[in-house]
Amino acid sequence: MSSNIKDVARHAAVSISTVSRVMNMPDKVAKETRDKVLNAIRELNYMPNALARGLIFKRTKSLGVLIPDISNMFYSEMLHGMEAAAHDQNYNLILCNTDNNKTRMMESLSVLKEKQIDGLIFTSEPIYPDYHELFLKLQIPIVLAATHSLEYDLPSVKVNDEQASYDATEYLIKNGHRQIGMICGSITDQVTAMPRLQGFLRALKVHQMEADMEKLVEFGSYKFEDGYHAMHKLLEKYPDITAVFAAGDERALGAISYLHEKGKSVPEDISVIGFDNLRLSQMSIPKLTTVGQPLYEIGYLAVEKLDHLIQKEHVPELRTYVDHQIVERQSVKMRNHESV
Amino acid sequence: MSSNIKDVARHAAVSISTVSRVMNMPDKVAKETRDKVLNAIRELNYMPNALARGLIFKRTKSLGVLIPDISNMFYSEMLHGMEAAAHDQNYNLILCNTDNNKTRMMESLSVLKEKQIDGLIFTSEPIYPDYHELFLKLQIPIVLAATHSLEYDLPSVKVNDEQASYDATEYLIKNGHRQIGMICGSITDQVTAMPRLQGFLRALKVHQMEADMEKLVEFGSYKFEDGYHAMHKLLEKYPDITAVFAAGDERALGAISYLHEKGKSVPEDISVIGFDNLRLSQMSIPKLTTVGQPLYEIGYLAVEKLDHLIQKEHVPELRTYVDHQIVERQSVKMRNHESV
DNA sequence: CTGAAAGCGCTTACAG
DNA sequence: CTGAAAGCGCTTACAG
Repeated sequence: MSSNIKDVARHAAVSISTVSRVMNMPDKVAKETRDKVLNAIRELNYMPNALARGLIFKRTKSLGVLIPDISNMFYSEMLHGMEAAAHDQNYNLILCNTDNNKTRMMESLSVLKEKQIDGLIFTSEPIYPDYHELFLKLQIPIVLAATHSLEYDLPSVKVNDEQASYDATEYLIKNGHRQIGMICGSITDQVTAMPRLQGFLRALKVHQMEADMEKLVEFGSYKFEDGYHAMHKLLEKYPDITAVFAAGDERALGAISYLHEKGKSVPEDISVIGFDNLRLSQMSIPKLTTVGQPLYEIGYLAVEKLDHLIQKEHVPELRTYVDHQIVERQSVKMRNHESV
Repeated sequence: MSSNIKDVARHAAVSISTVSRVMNMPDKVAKETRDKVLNAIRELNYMPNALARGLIFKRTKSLGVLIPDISNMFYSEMLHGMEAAAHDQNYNLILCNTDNNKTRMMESLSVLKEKQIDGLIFTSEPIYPDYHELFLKLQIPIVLAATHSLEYDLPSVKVNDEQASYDATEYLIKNGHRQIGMICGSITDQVTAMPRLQGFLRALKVHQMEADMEKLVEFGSYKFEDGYHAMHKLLEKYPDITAVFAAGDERALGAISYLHEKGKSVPEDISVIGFDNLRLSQMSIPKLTTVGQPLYEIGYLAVEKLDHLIQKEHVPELRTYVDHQIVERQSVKMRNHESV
């Protein structure tokens, strides 16, 4: 059905070497011959088989992307950036959803290796020892996006979560808040939740405030419902709270939703600051003040870095930390200091 | 660096044919030989090269996916379903963001073809004649997801937009609303916006209500801001409106946001119903009543259908229409009939 | 049950 | 400037 290089050669009455040459080094072919071949290519709708080329070049111009949950806006925005960079560098992305399932992640990685991807983007999740072992075994260039590893020397691109968290908390403090709670990810998450918790606590200490984790912090997963329930518990154990730092926009919206149901107005009664600056943080009522991390850019940079690693076999900067910023919207209220 | 079939053969002291056989038809190999080979494979960390196999089998177990905007929740949710089905059927997904750009879409399709994908999922967007021409030329099995084509015989999976829209509108009517406006996609969009508009108008007529498009409908893109502005204009030309059907959840949130700013309460003053049932429709205040389409399922079914098409070279049902449903939440208020 | 050979669709030294 | 040959890493008739 699809024509191959032999068909073209026959049609143009030349050898397949010549056809190959007009595709790869056209100036080494006489103009007349070249035109003959070009015509044959056009008439037969010939397209070279990338598998055959990949076999020879040992390069497929395909990158693997491992993502826990594509339908999560956090990842889809990063993925968007990755795709843009991939397109700019002439790569394609092979996408695997891992569902946060170790087995599935390791299986996916194996088939990606068999498919001869040039490199891999690995997102979130910590790098477990068996992951690292597999990485070594597979010998694939890897860049981590929105995660990093302190144990292993793996290139990565992410935000400084501890500092971002510190800044979010300090922002609340500078707005006059003295009773601040936090809704945090699972404490077992060393990559994201832990540093955010530390940044929160550090800001409290620096400003000479009570930093009692038991009282001030609720833990839970990143979803809306988790934020909702965490807010419930937080309010129970700390009723005179004036602000909460929800380390994740979806959690923040869940918290706002709970407060709304309880007749507490945001930000009049209680202020809320989120984390991520997902698109949905602009769509809520009130619009969510949040610490923004450049997800698209993280994805874009990760692929650029991977490309560099593939081409030069090293990377200019192992761990890249991109800037975050406080995105001021409407969910945090400035309190009078007297009222403290 | 990575070992190949020759290395394994050497290591196990057999021919490469035998190695190949233990991978493809193990029972045709003597147990003793098989174990020798299996051991060699393990010791060398051998993984077969899928390019070489693909070249022979003329099958890559890779599918192309063309998506206008991955960071749009609408697509990322469908993509999630596609990935799940792909995983279940042992495919990988090669993802291309087209940015709604015809050139980019056609270029992407060409490289996917060169990479020998077994099939393609094409989402949204109408099928222009040049698209169809390219499809024919490329000879790739194709399934349309969340779009369809009436002009061409292409397999598709989507919701019945006209009926869904009719149902949404009738739902408002049954809740006592008589002054209903609509926020609709661009009228040039024959695939989605047009049928939704028709469903809206049909419901009004069936219920003997005024169906004046000029007065009742505002057009715009799908984003939050577009919904916001459309609501503004709609309210200006139709101030005594009691309900609006926003054909898209993001639009609906934009509309709610505008109403909120103008001091109109939803649903007390004005009711809003959306379309899609994206995850964010559960996160707003008030939670959005909407007509749900099963995005994950559409993605899943599209890939299943594509697999069927690839294997049997036909499809049991050309155009599949999946069920929609009204998801009742808090943004629509029941009005007394006296007040009409 | 096992191996040598041809072939999948290309590219690239090597001759000429 | 052009072609024949070898080779990328596999699979599968074909012999034996």
